Amino acid sequence: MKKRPVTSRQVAELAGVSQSAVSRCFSPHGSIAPQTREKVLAAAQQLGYRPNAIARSLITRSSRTIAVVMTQLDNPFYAQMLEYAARRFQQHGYHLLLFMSSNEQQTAGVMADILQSQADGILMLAATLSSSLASECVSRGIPVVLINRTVAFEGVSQVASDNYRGGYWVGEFLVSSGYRRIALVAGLADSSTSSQRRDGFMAALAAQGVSCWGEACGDYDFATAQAATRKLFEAAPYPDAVFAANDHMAIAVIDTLSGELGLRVPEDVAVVGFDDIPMAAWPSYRLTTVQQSVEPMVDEAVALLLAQIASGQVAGERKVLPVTPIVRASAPATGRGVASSS
Amino acid sequence: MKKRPVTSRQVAELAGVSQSAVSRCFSPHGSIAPQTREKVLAAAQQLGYRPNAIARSLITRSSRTIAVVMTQLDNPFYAQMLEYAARRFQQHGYHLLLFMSSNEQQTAGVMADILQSQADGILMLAATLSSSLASECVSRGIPVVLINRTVAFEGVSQVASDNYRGGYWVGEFLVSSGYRRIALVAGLADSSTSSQRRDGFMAALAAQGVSCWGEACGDYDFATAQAATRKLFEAAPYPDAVFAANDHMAIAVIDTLSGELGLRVPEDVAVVGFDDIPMAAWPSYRLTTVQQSVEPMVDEAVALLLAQIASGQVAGERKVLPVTPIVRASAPATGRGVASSS
DNA sequence: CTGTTAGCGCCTTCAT
DNA sequence: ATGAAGGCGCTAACAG
Repeated sequence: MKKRPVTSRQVAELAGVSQSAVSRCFSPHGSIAPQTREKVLAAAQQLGYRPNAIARSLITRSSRTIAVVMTQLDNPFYAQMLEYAARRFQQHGYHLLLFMSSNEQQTAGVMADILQSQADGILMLAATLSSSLASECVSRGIPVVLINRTVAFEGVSQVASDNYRGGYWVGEFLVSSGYRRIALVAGLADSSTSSQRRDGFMAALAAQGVSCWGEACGDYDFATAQAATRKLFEAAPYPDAVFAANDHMAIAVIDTLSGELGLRVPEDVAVVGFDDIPMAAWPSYRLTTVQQSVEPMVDEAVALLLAQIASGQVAGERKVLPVTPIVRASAPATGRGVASSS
Repeated sequence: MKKRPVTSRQVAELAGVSQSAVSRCFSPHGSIAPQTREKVLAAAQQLGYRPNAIARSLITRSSRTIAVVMTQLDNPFYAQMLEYAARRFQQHGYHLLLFMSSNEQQTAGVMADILQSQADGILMLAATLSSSLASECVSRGIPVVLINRTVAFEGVSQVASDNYRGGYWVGEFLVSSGYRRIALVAGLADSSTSSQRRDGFMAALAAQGVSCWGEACGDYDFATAQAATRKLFEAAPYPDAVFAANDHMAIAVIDTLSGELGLRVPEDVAVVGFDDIPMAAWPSYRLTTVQQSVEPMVDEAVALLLAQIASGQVAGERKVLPVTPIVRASAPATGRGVASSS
């Protein structure tokens, strides 16, 4: 049988003090005589007392909880973010309430739960938020930070990498390395990251007078990216380089190329990704990619959230973090030698 | 400024009913006239009312929250488990509070937070729990389920695969495939999974009169497993087969072998893992492994937790799920032909 | 420094 | 079916 937990009142009784003295013992700024404190702690210890955080939240109006909304945990990039965010928030005395949502519609349902949960803030990891939902959070004074997604609503904060510049670098790099039949495996159609990376990439190609050889959508999903690869390599002449909008898909591309289609990377096809997940550095892949750093992004998001919680003001700030190109073997700098085309 | 949320009392006032009528509207079994219901819902809608789950928890003594303790999210096997568990619990109206803990000492601190959080249950994913902490949870009537870890305390439930049999199969398979210099990269020294897999493996070798060629500890960690591999291949004669106690490490082994040491898998060295993470099937690895299925394990854990929560009784059940050998190219069935040694 | 007094927002008997 | 009243366990003024 579930027994009733020990309450501060019982501790007070045993210690021979008032209930509020007990409360003060467990509050950060409670002023209490060392002597009393001892008595109370002894009694608490003896009874196995633990303050009830729920009751505390009710009155302080702060659950010390952050709701995290995610769409995929199979992408190591976001698994990494979640782990790091959890540890960071733990250090600040906050805990994460995890919500998985597959699509924007599910997100609406999830948001209802979040609002009821009295989370002090909301962190969205690559999850799309409708502007109406965003505005509802803001009007309730709940700070929201999106990582790697944008929303058409002032008032929610956003942290992202410089995706455009990253995409631009990839396009420039591939062309200047001599590739001319360059294809793109895009991410989720409605994601800001994918469209920004794509825009930058296309701009770079255009600037050098090269047009995109082919494009398919991989939805940031492994299996979909495999299908996209098959489609791009359906008929000759094949692409000689592929830019996948993230590493997760780039690896799907490499595996499909080498495992199914009998093509070698980089000899037959160069592959470039985006993110620089740990796997990208592994000997099997040695993926050329654009690094966006997990920790600074999360640090930024944590700071934004905590600042807004502390001030009680929600403010929509946007942070764009620089990216770093990483050249590895999957798309070597020399390529096939810069063909003096044009 | 953070405005005060709308309360049921305000809704009641606007709807012209009592506060308890509003409450009943949002309770599953509240008996209320359809008419009144309409009025209340309209008022609630108009004000943007959301029931406060914290206040509800305080009185119902149920937070509809499950605390999850994890040690690593970089192992895709556990990332997968977390995602699936989150979705399952969401379906049942429960949410996950995530706690990361690196070691047993940190777990003690984390447990204090969990106890205060009033979580209705605790799910430990590959996290070690001391028996004193376990007993404290049980004595408070909080059900605990460990996945892939054991604890010397009756009363907490445990879900695991048949690790011994899995390890046994690996040993038997490698020997009967003709390998004779078989090495082991073990997992965390104090984990039940690692010792059970090791025991089964060793028993199989012994049963066939083969002794283990070498052993090193990889701690279920990628970098540590790489170091273990270097150590095992320090001096000739090299092992001709390696059993890594999970896939995460098996991949580290393969990458170290092929990327650093210039050895081919499986031509020079066969590698076998454990788990069957999605990556194991990828063309770059084609890992022979022992499959333990994420979903049945989580389903079992969810069922155990919910049943105990519903009944108010904590009970220590142990579930052992069968494993399935998966033979792929990293350790082919034929090996080098069964050498008729002995 | 300590105890007393009010609630936080909601659920739940208990009458009506 | 509905309303009134009494807490859930705790914090936060306030007096002393």
